[in-house]
Amino acid sequence: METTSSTTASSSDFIREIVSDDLKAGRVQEVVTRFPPEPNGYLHIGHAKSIFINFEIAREYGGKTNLRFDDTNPLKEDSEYVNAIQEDVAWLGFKWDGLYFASDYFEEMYQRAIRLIKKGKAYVDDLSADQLRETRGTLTESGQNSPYRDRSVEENLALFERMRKGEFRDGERVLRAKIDMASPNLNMRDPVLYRISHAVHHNTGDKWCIYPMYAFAHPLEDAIEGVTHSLCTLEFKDQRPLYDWVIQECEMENVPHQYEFGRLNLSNTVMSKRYLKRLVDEKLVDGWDDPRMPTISGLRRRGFTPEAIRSFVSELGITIAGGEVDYKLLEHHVRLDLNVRAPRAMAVIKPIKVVITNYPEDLTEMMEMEINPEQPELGTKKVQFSREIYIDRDDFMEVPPPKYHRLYPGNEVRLKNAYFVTCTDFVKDDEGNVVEVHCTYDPETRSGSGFTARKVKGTIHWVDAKSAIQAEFRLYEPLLAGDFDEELPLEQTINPDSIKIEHGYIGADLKDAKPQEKYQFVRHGYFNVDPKDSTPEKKVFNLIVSLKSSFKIDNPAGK
RNA sequence: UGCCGAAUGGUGUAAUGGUAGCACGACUGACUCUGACUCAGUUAGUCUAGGUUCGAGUCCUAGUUCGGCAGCCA
Repeated sequence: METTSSTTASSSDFIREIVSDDLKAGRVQEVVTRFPPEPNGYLHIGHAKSIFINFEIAREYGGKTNLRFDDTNPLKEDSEYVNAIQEDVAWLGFKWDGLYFASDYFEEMYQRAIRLIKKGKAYVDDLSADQLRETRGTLTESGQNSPYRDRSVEENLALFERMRKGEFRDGERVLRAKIDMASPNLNMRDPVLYRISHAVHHNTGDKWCIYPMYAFAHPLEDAIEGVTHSLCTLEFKDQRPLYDWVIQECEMENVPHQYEFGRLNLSNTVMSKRYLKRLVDEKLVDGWDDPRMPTISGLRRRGFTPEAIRSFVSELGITIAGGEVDYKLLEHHVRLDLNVRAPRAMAVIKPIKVVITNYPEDLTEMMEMEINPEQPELGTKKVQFSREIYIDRDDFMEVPPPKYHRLYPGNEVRLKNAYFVTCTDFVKDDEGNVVEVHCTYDPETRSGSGFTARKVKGTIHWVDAKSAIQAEFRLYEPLLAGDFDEELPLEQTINPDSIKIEHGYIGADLKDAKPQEKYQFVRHGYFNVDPKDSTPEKKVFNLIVSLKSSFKIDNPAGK
């Protein structure tokens, strides 16, 4: 959305200032950014912020953005994820200039590593992973040099080549940078550059058995692609000196610079890929795109729009201070978008039958309903009305609380787009549940007739019983049960009420509703036709977000 | 407690030495054939202590609190 973007562009932040200065000073001719996901899981709402920042900033300054898969760890990666990630980025509305894989640069990276060895800046280490950890030192003590640190260049070269040829088992040797074991920055204590892993890579197959580590690979990837501003999240801050070291010592032609911003934390939401993957693997959710998941695919299936997600992350701004954004802000942006776009419809989620006793038994009428009051030019549609209808259980009470404007014995309400009805009676079953409500209607009050002699406090929605279509409604609450505790057994971390399924009715006007179509069910909320489970015969609607309500039934006027 | 970083209403974010503003939330009220939307209003903030300055959220010093870093993960 152009308007959204240009509005946001006016507000500056430290990254836009840097980019703008670099351009002005001629340090870069064209800004090039990248979004570098590892294909080891699905993208989530947190990634949306990163995607937005990288693509949007480049766009604002007339630059380019690459989508690059940071696939340097074959053990965790899979082409299922590379496909899903592309779909999600595209769905969010971003077009990448280049589509790259870190694995395409393996040979170049290998050559750069050799250059490092020849300069005496890297060495092959025989220490085991445990020994390496033990000699790294701690936060307060410096580490010790490896006994293999001073091998000759020739020996290192030979050993590194043998690593590549597969002469060693996993973990037997690593290539390390020779920097400073006493550095207060742990990342500079001779970090591992290459490890041995006899694993099949989704892209390179079994061509390689040594794989570069992130700290070595990432700066090289950026430099190779001509990235100018490498924007990442704060947890990489401590890697920056190493990033610059790699660029310099590998003598890269292009010199990219890394800048870090605070990642998105959403209240009541866990975004760790590890946790999300466990939920998927242990089948506690219906896949990565379960509508309760904070994944892009989950949000899509739930019914969120890319526009809403973009305007949400855009409003967040780019800062270094980290905080936690209220989920309500995301909901606000969804409502804002859907209010304008979603056609209105009437649906009854928890039905109770209403008989209009003085309405002719053989009569049906077609009532007019506005498609969307925010877009009057869309006009109206016809909805059927007759003697028996369904209304929602919440709209009738035998004993109304204060300020209750809906149906109760003796009260008159408006049936939206139809008539005024007055409750005359109701029927209970053996257990005391109200199963049927009786009303009378006033023919003079027909919607659109201009009747003004009487006013009524409440308007309720309904669905004609004769023509109603059964439908399933999936009502969602936060996935997480209370405060997240990683120690807890997985099942206990999720809210048992995170999904509630209700069987109710939609009107015949929705009989052709298609997957991913979004509707506002009047007085309920916004719903999406589920793309997986909805069928032409049995429609399934996902609650995207409910409408706001200033009526609190639990907290009546007295306070 | 070694290094790095951050602290502005309940939440997010602006103010680049000169009137602390915006958005969300919450609460009032108006409007309403959606208790929605919209509109009007209320609420509430510069972590602490010193210092520099005519003037400090902003600069300096010290402290406090919070976050990140000890994968052959990214």
